[in-house]
Amino acid sequence: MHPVREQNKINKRKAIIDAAIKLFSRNGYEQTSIEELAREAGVGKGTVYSYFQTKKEIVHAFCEAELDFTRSELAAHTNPESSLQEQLLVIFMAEFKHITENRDFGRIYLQESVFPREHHGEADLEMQNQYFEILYPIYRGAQRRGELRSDLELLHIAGHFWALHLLILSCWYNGMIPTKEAPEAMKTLINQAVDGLKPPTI
Amino acid sequence: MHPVREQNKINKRKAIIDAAIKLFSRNGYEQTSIEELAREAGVGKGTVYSYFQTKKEIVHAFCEAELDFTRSELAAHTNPESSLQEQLLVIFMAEFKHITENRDFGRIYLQESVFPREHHGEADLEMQNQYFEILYPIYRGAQRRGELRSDLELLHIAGHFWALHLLILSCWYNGMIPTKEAPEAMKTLINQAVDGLKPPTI
DNA sequence: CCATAAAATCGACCGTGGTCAATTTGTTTT
DNA sequence: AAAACAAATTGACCACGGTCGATTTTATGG
Repeated sequence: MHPVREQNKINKRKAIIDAAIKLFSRNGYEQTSIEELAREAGVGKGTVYSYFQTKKEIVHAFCEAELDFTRSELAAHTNPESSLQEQLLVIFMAEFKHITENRDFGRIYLQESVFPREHHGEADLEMQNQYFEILYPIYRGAQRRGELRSDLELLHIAGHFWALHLLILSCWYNGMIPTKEAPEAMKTLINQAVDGLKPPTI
Repeated sequence: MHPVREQNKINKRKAIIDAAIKLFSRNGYEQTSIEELAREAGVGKGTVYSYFQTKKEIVHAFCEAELDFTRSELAAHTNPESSLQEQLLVIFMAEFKHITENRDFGRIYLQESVFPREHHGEADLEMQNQYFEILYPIYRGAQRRGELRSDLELLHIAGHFWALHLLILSCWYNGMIPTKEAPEAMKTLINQAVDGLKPPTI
């Protein structure tokens, strides 16, 4: 094998991401140049671009990692006996908090992952699925308890709730929902989705 | 008044947008420089930036105009007696077609309007509301016919369906839904939202 | 241990998005 | 009509994102 190289690559990649977090956090995304970033990471400018295709991709990389981590962390630790609404609220609001506390990072991450320039490889699709699958146990549990219909595909259920989560984020970015009202809004939307928009059949 | 100036401003703005449509369509967004664009529009580079803050904003401007037009056009001409599902499908799919036929424009427009850098002024919020309000008559009609609950706020209903529309677009941009399957997917989601995700109460 | 190939690194370089002080054009005042 | 003012226009200029060929570092084979 090529153990030295492999290790170097991993270290450098981490060094770049660490430098990015540090500088982007301190001075902002736009205000930090790649040269500055490279210097902080102790590599040349060109090297940065051999690890990441674009400046945005750097943000994307560590946001994805961090969100993936907290999400699976939460999904695993959420009380599986509480109601679907509660469980989803915990997870989506944690994610909401993460994103909104770093407005710039969050924006770039969302822009790139929701409406990407190109769906790069199969790796990206894999990522998306994995993203959804973390929540599957929660939905399955809700189906078992009779909170959700069992005749629906998990993918469609997951998509539906994820869409509502996106909506909240979009409203926040557009200044239509202040931070503290987000949980209430999310709750309303979840209930709407669960209960249905048509009048109850008596 | 200042009639000459006013008129000049309107003309120049239009000239810039026309040049943008022409060049962006022919050569692509990234491949067209502002200098080129300015030359085509018959103005100086700096002038472009006195009409638009950024390059993206030019795309945003004509996308918004075009989408607004087709949307209100459709909303007005849709058969108000057909089912909610049909009416929404016509409108959302027209919008979907517009966006997906111009992948680049659509992407930039969506990125900027769904997750904007800053919610600029009140004008922007006004725009958003107007955007929703075009669909209000359709939702009110559905409420009257008993297809939608009347105890829900129109804003929440509109948001809910708009979220699903966004989801379809995101899936398309991520290569998860090919163009021809979009209507079917949208239909499924609309029905899910209307019927509700919980099991029917017997 | 040296020779050779392959991979990784680098920073000078390029094109472009965006800025700004100087200039032109249009409007108002005397 | 001329002077004084304000708004609009301009292109030289700057900083930065991204590229690429030259250079260094690591792995392999004899």
